[in-house]
Amino acid sequence: MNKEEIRKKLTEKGLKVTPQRVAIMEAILILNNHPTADNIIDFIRKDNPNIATATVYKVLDILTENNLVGKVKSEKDISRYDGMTESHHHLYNSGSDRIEDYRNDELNTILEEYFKVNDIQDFKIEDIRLQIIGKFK
Amino acid sequence: MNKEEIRKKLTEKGLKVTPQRVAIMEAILILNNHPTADNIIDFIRKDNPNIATATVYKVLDILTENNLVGKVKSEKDISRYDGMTESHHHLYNSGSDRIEDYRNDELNTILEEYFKVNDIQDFKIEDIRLQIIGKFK
DNA sequence: GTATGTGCAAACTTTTTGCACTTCG
DNA sequence: CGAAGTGCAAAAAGTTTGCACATAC
Repeated sequence: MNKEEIRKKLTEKGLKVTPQRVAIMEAILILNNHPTADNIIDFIRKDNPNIATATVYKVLDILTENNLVGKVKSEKDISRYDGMTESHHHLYNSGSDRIEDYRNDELNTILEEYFKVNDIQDFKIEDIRLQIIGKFK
Repeated sequence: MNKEEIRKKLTEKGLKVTPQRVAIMEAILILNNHPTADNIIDFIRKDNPNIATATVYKVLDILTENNLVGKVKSEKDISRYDGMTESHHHLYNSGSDRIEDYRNDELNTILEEYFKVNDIQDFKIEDIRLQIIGKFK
């Protein structure tokens, strides 16, 4: 995804296209290992030292609200962001901060079929996310 | 689980039994809707106004390390604690802070069987937690 | 031109740290 | 008695707020 596509995505959502927003979306895609707000700020400030911390947080809120970026909880209660916006799962490396995306459509189908037959009482499922904890070899 | 059992659990783990630790474990069990550290502090201070914030955090760390309580991330990056220490899943109410435990052994077996056959490359699974997002009816 | 977005500094919330004092075993 | 735990106050870390100024459309 390049700058042009980012601009298009923002426009599609009715959001104004600002250099800050574009830079933030770009940063998340480039730093694609679930950067924290701080990682994003550091990255952007290399080229654009004037961007304000508050701006980054405000933009990240707007982008997540509009589903242009995703948000993951790390083990340490720091928000981390994700350029992949379709529903997907995560592999957490136990004992480090590493988080990887994990997509598996076959598994999604199994879960979907399972819950289609086995409703959770009084609960309407919107999304299922697996946190798979373990160790990378 | 009563005070006596709590004391026993602490001793089993080689931890000293202090009134603060007992009170914190008790609080989590009584306030059993995934209380935050703050909820726990408020609750305990009703009877014991002298407990220090830092103590509660330190104790919670020790208890989670020793697997005597669990830790869940809320939607808002606040740690919430859980008296159920066996592996289980969570139902998140989208648009509110409500989190419920969800246990389903049949589903666990399905997942276990699935991953037994379909290894994740270069990753050794230790635990799988579902975050099921949706709406309570 | 006007609604919306940005920068700045200050505040807020949650959690951590360091250290003297206290307690458990 | 000694190692481990607690209380306190201060600070860190992450995030939010309010408002004047700037920008997108």
